[in-house]
Amino acid sequence: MSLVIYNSLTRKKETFVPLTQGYVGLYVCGPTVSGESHLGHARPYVTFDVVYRYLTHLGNKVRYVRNITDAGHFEEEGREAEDKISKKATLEKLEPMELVQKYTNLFHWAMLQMNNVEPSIEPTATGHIVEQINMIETIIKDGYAYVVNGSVYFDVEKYHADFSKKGLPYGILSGRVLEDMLETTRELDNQEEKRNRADFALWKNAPPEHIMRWKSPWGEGFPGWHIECSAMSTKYLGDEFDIHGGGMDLQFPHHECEIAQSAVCNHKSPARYWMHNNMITINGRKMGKSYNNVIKLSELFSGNHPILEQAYHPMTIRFFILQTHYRSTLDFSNEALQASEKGLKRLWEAYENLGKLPVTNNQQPVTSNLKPVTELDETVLKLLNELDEFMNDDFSTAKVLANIFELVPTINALKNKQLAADALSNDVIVFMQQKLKLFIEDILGLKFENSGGEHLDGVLQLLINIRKEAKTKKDFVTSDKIRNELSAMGIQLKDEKDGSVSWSI
RNA sequence: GGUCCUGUGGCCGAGUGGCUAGGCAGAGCUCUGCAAAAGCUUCUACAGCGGUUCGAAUCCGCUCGGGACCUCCA
Repeated sequence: MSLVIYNSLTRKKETFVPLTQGYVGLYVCGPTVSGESHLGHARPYVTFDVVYRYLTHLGNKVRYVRNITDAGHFEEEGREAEDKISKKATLEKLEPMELVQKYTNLFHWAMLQMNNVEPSIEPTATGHIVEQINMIETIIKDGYAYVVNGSVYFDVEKYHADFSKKGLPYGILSGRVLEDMLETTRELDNQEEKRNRADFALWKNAPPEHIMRWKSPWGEGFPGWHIECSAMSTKYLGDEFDIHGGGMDLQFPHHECEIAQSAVCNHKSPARYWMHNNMITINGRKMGKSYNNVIKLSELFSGNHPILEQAYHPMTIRFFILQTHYRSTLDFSNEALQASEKGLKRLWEAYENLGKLPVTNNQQPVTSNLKPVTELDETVLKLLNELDEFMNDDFSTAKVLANIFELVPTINALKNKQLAADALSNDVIVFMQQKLKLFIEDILGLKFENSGGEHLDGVLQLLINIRKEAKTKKDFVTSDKIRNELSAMGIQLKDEKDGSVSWSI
């Protein structure tokens, strides 16, 4: 049973074989820190966090590189080219790097809230200007780029003509046909510098008002959109690496251009497996700046947005994302998120209950080769062993969660003694404890935070005891008062079967 | 216009041609001083029309609807 990944490059599921056994190079396109991250941004980072966690779990040493784009891109090709970051800096009267720092910090904060593991290397575009210039020089030297007025453009047509023969036509990733693209000549202004409509900028000459600028062989300017990823992935992962990930909207032109740049410089396609996550939509529409329908992560966590009916915990968002397959669109709505919130709560309670089931020998690691003794053993073992299969099948987190949910009734019934204690063998319970911890916490990265802490629990135990005394005296007025008023504060008391009382928020 | 994806029950979403995914919501029952929780049972599906097949949500075609990319975008 081996890991199978859907490769956007071949449009097929393929068995994953790393270039070097036991080592995996993973590059994921990071955020542009000219603004705050929104819900849509959460998706790739959660998706690839799970990819990273799972590859690591499989025993690989993974180098996970996720860049920070802190150098300017073009706002809009048709209009005056301007550096997004420097433009906003002028408006806010901030230093560009101050703005970059602010949004980088906010991004890191959001990633931490979502319990995403930090990447191994998080390189910045501004920190790799030299590497980018070097790469551009190579491309010019090889004849695949030309200089006009201090800007450098990639010659797509020439590249396509030469590299098609080598099996790397321009459009190999996105399925686009260059000839078609050249025909659809949409009128665009300020295109006169380019020889061809499909050409893209490697370096842009900086107009005098530009704050972010670097010296280059072609004058002062700043790097083009795509070159940073090529430069940084090459530097940290080599000419050829295993997996390149990002949002589907980056497939073209960003990733297509990366392939072309790297192919010229390194004589091969940079990544062997390309993975693209689908979009988060809102009312069926992609969430994005251009649509003016974004909900920032900080707003989601605080509930401070007109669309939001309430605040949503970062783990609810993570769970919400994992409940669907990463290649499907995911539609946001309050209803959907509230369903996730309740589902996650149910999962946590069962998970807690599982941890409390009385077992012996729970320190011993139990293998999946357990022999089922009872009928229930067989069902449970089947559900547990399928978890690996699902993850191996292109990271089907939705199915993993579905199976875990199928275990919930069994766990709860054992805890409430609705099932006989021996319905499930001790070893199977231990195995389930170990396996669910592995999948829920380590692989899916769901983190349970017990709010309140020791003090609150002490206070509640006091109230629970007072209520118990009242109940013994059949003073239900007092007992109900305690329960109802706690409930109004959001704390639920539950009378358990064995006479004990538990609480949850 | 070009390229591609998609249409599943009240909502969200898995689905490899035959065997009820799962979550949320609804109904009934059990437990309980009452409640909550939990357990058990249960109702709502595969956009439409054809075709292939012994058999299709799953493959093919057409129609209708939705979306993405082609411009910064996760």
